This record gives sequence, C-alpha cells and structure tokens, in this order.
Amino acid sequence: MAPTSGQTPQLHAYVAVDVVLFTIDGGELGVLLVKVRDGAFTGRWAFPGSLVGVGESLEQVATRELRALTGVEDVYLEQLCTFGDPNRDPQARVVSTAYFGLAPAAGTPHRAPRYAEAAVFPIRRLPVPLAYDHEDMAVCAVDRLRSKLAYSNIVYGLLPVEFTLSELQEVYEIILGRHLDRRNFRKKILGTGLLKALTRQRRGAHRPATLYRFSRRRPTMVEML
Amino acid sequence: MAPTSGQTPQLHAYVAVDVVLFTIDGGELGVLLVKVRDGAFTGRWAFPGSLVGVGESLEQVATRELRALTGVEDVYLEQLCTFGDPNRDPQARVVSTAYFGLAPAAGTPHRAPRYAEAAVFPIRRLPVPLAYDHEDMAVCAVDRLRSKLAYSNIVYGLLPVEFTLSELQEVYEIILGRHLDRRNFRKKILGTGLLKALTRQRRGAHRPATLYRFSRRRPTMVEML
DNA sequence: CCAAAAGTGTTTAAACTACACCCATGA
DNA sequence: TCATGGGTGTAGTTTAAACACTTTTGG
Repeated sequence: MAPTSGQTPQLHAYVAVDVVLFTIDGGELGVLLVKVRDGAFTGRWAFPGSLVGVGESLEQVATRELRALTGVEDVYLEQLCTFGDPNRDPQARVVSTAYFGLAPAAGTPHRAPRYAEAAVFPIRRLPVPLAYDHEDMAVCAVDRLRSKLAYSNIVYGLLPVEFTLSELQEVYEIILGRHLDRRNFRKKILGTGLLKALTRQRRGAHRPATLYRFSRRRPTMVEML
Repeated sequence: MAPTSGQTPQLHAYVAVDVVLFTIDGGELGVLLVKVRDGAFTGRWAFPGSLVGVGESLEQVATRELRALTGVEDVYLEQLCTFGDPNRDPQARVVSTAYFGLAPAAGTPHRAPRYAEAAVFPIRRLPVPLAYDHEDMAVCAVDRLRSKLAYSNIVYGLLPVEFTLSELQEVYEIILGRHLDRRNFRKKILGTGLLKALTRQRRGAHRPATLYRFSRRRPTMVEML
C-alpha cells in the first residue's frame, strides 16, 4: 500500500492498460488487434494498449485507447484481469490491466495511430503467437464474455441501437458457439422485459421483422438465457 | 505495453497487492484487517497488502502476504480487481491489485509483522472508514464470494478438511445471509458428487453427524446451489 | 408461385420449493 | 427422559427443452 518495503526490494513499474475489443465481424466473433511496432515482440499482433499517464485512472486509459482506435464513443467497457508476471515484457517491468470492450459491428477498425497496422481477427483464428501474454488475455476475455452473456444485457454493446430478434439471436449463437431454439429464445428474451418493440420494421428480402431496442442501454444483471 | 509514450506523460508507479482474506468467525463472515502504521491513513484499518518486489509476480505477493499473516499454507486465492485511481493514495501513485482469499476458521490472525495490529472483523461491521479505497474493495470481494459460492466448490477454503453437512450449510447461510432448507441443501450438495462421506463421525452434544470431505480440494466449477 | 426468414403454443421432463416426522446421542 | 441437532421423502409448482406449421414478403 503506502510505499513501505516488503521482504524484497520494492518495485517502481510501468502500468499499462490493454483493451480486448470484441465485435461481430462476418458472422464471427472478432477482436481488434494491432501490430507491435517495437520492442521484443516487434511484428507480432497484440491487443491495443497504452501506458497509464500521470493523473489518469485505468478506466480513463481504456476509454482513451478505444476512442483513438475506433472513434466510437459509447462502448461497453469492463475491467477484466491484471497481468503482472515479472517477465511478461522482457524490456521492462510492465504490469498491465486488461479491459474488455464491446463495439457494434459497424465502425470498428477506424484508425490506428501509433501502430503499424490494426485489424479485426476472428477469435478462432488469431495470428498466434500473440505478443506478450496476450493469448492468456484472449482466453480470459472470451470466457468472461460467454458467461456474462447469460446473465446480463451487455450484448447491447455488440448490436446497433435497433435490431431484430433474429439478429440478437445470431449474436448469441456466434458467441456461445451453438444453435439456440428460436421460440425458446424469444420467450426468454422478451420475458426479461428489457426489450422494447418498435412500430417500425426491418424490410429485407423476405418477410419484414419487428425492430427492437434495449429499453436501457446500460449494464443490467438479468437471466438472459 | 512496451514503454512508449501515450498522449500524457508515462507513469512509473508503485504496484501493490492487497488481500481480502475471508474467514468464518463467530458465526459471521469475517475479513482480516490491519491497522495502517504510517502515511495519510495512519490509524485506519485496511486490508493487508504489500508492494510488489522486483521479480515477483502478483500472485506471489499475495501468497507471501498471506503466509506472513496467517501461517496457513493452503489458502484459496483468486485475483479480484485492480484499483488505479490517481488519488487513491495521496502520497504516491500506487496501483493495487486486490486478491481474495479464503481461510478455514481456525488459525487466522496469526501474527502481523509490519503492522500495528491485525484483527478479523465481521464484514457487516467494518471499522469504517477504511484506508484508501478499501471499502470498494470489500464490496467487490463480498459480491464475488457470494456469486462464486453458487457455482463452484471454493467453499472448501473456508472449512476444515473434514466437516459435517450442517457445518457446510451454516457457512452457506452465513455468507448468503439467508436460511436454506436442510433437505434440499443436502440433495443438491450430495448431487454434485464432490463430497465423499467418511466412515468416521463427529460426536458432539447430540446425535453424531457423518463427516465429509471434498474429494478434490481444488477449484472446480459446478452448480452447488 | 416459390424461396426464405418471421412468427407463434403445446407437451414433456427436469428442477426447485415447501414441508414434518423419527432417530441417536449426551446430559 | 428430555433437549438438541441429524437424517430422510414426497407432492406441487416452476422452469427448461423439444418440436412443426403458418405467415409475409421479394423476386
């Protein structure tokens, strides 16, 4: 806590924040990766991250990073896990707190300052090995996302404001990796009372579908599945 | 990540680990607190913590801290959350990762080097205000404990190796803060197959009770309730 | 009129809840 | 023998899972 010493010499370390930004991309669950420009892992892909600035909170860093990369303002963000292994970055002692974020399909890999490249990769085909311990981070993030889908409404973060029930179901199926029964799904989801049917419909190639929106676009704990 | 700069000057911070050690004490859920010896919060109670040493991982720090405080070797430990608000410690920038631990009722507040005092407080009557942001930490830890009881066997960390079903049930009731039906509880718990009945019994003031132990004393995800 | 997605109920099985009595022991 | 906690089963209700046909539209 206060900088008094433990048994071993005390550490002054770099503190970083990395962001695992999920998005639905081409019918798959994708994450945003950037190509590392320098250091021991030059050329490998990694989750975008940034060192914490003086006076910045961890969440501010995550938000700042996301804005810079996607331009999107309103993303869901939650702290995930902190990685502090002494050798995770061979150049310096860097303790990194991972956040996970959700962005709607549309505008994801906007621009990537500070990085050679940025791209969304399907989570099932990551360009391994990733830099640092970012594969652990990926596992951790996917686990969290899967489990949290079932008992919260955070899926709104992956969808546009208005969507059809089929689209919603598709997102669930993509992330959970299994087929869901349409009738049971609708019963359950509508039963939460978190969705509001609009009068407008989505017209496409076939029968028009009712559009819905989440009545509250903020994290809420409910049994969704 | 690598120590390249963000928009704001990069930060070299202290990294600490704090441990929220739960134990069952006098029929209540208790946590181990220590009295802060110096700094802006002198005299207040806080969760025990330590700065990370050179070459130490976060988990090592948590383990070291727990050993020093309790002498107990085999405690359940899990990373909880990281607190990095710039002003959480007015003396220095300290980013702290909280762990939560579970120790069996017996030997808890062993010895407290480096601290003026150490004591177990019931979670419902903490000596507020705690130092730093440790009240947030407490809330976070209790939430995690409650939810994790329901779908994992980590409760083993709060019990001695051998225990009766009534003792197990009592732990659940204390932590969840509500009464559980004895018959349903036994059905559910025995249905997990994680308990092994011993031939020995606990003899007390009344009818002897069958002793059980967890067949695996390692974290396992199962529907316990 | 055909293809494709939207929409809708019922039946069955499993899980959860509530509930009351007898048993074994120590004092 | 009495007080105390240990141990057991069932009925009613709720929740989850499986399942197929009709509707609406665009092409």
